[in-house]
Amino acid sequence: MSSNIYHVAERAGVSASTVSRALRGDRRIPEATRQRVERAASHLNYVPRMAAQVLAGQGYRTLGMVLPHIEGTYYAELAVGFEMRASELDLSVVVLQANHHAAMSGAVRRLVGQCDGLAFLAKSAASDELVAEVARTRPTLTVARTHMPGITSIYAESAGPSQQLTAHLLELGRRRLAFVGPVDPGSDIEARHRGFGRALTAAGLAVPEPITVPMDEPAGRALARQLVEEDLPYDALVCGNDEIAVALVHELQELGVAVPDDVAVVGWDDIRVSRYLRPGLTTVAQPLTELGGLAAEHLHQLLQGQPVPEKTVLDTVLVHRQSCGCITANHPPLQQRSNHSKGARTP
Amino acid sequence: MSSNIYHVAERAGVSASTVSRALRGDRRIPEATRQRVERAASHLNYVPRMAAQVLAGQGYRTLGMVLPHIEGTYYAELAVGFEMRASELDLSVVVLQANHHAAMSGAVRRLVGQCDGLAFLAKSAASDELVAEVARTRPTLTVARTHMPGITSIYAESAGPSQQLTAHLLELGRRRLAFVGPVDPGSDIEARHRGFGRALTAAGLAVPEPITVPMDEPAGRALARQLVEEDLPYDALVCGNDEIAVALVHELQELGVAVPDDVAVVGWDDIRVSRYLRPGLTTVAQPLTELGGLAAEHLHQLLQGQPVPEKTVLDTVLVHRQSCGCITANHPPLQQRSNHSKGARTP
DNA sequence: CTGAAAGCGCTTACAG
DNA sequence: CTGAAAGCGCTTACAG
Repeated sequence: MSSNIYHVAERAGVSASTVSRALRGDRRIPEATRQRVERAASHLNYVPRMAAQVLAGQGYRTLGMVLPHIEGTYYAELAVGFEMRASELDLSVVVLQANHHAAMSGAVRRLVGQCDGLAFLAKSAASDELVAEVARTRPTLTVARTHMPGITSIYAESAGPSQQLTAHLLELGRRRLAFVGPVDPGSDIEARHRGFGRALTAAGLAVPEPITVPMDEPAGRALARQLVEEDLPYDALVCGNDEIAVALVHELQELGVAVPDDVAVVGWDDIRVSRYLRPGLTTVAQPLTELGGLAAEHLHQLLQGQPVPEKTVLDTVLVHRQSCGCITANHPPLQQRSNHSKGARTP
Repeated sequence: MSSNIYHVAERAGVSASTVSRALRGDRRIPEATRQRVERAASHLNYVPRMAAQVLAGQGYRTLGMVLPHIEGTYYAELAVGFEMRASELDLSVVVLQANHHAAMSGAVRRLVGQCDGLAFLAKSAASDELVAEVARTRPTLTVARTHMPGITSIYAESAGPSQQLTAHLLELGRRRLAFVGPVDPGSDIEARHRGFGRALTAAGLAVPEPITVPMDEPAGRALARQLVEEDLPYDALVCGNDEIAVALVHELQELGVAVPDDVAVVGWDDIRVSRYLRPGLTTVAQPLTELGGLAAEHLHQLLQGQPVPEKTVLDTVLVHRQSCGCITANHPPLQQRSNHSKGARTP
């Protein structure tokens, strides 16, 4: 097997205590001794076993991150932000993808035994009950997930920007609007639908039933075909995310429908495809990296026994491109940021 | 503090040994006892500390995954495949994003002390020396990274498909070709450039200097502007990845250049944008999820002491869309798969 | 079927 | 400045 602290101690001619102190940068160890120990350690390829350190009272210095089966950039960006900040704080990250997971609670429990604190990112297979159970054992928070009373959460606003975006479409003269996405109670999508409804109500219009389809590419293409068959009963579609919005636009175009002239389409998330689509997709950008980073940060604080706000709500940014009809129609965009996102430089 | 095995033992009226056995499913424990123990455990919210289990000889049952700062879907897909397979094999995954990391070797060393085996995905900040050092301590392999003698590696072929793709452009009548990407020695990109060169040589053409720019969106847009200024000296561009290819195409179009008529562009990776671009980007799809999954699988085998092949090379798939000029020009695609990818259903 | 005891590899008061 | 020793929370031969 590989070497342990006693091997290093022997080779350096000191005790294990001294090796431990030297390697952890204890100021009491003189430079010469420290160097001797370090040479011995490196010669033996010695790496302290984290398990032993943990057991000796160091804590795992590790954060758990539970997220849905990652696909597309959305979860990846959250995860990136989380890991980067954790890494800066000298914390490791254990990941667990929680969908497709028959034995969810077993897997999460295992994760709990392996870290000091956990973040549940977005709506994953982990149920509210499971999250609550974990929260009883360890510092726990949710990110981009519905707030649960008593559990720290971090997310971006949904209802407000959605209302704003819908009002924007109304201002542009659209009247037959529909919301696309599964409006599950307590979800982000429900909040976006709520904003959508508020805008319509404020304009004196009835709120139609949402088109509840899964928010992915196949569903988007299928919906496009269905709408064309039905002779395009809407002049604006507010989608729950960009993934379905881009598929919808692309397929509508294949079928000869003009976007935004025949129908405007807007999404949510500002995924990368959205700015390559023609017309560019008008959408709402969430500060995903920041959400992830903040999660790591707050967990770190909780680990130190410092308090954090129970709810942290970040702002989103409306990204105006052409699919809402606003730029072609020569309406002023609601905000300055048009067609810019993370280094994009479309003129 | 949270409860430990002795608390559970006390509450269930048995010894710690029995608790341990019951919870691990030891067949010698009668059902009634097992249930009593389980009730006590769940009542106390007991979760075994992994650190203690590891120290008692169980191994970490955890894999380390080192990857470059994830961005876009490429690394995400590798990571997803890895985590999913690991999870199926009942292994946890600790992630470390290795770029941007001043203290690379420290971070990796820490990771080593925290898992049983490691995978280095793609070219990350971890140097070959660091990988070799780790390999001396733990089962280690590289994925989508240049093969290092003596170290298990898994990757998809590069030179062959690149040569094929380049030959395809030549067959379509293109004569002024260029390769776009940083041709670092030992990298995948170098291999792709090699295939590019072979095709040209086989056609009796000279191999031009590669256009060595970073393979990202800003570089792609900048290159487009530069090429237009130079009056478009090429009629086909073979790009090192899709990220720069899509930016290049999009920006060229903004500047009034027709793709593929004025210039054909092909990429590598089949990222999601590629099939939404108009014209769709002809590219090479790597089996990323499979690469990641195989990595977890092989690591698992190595952990069990079973041998795995030192090199595993997976096939890629040429994805023919319109940016190469092949479909518009009514040439038969090299392979059947055209415009299909992971559930895409463009007619 | 079950328990007492040793041992995994560290860290850290404690004593010098 | 340094070492001997206890202890962290488990698992598992060993003995019954």
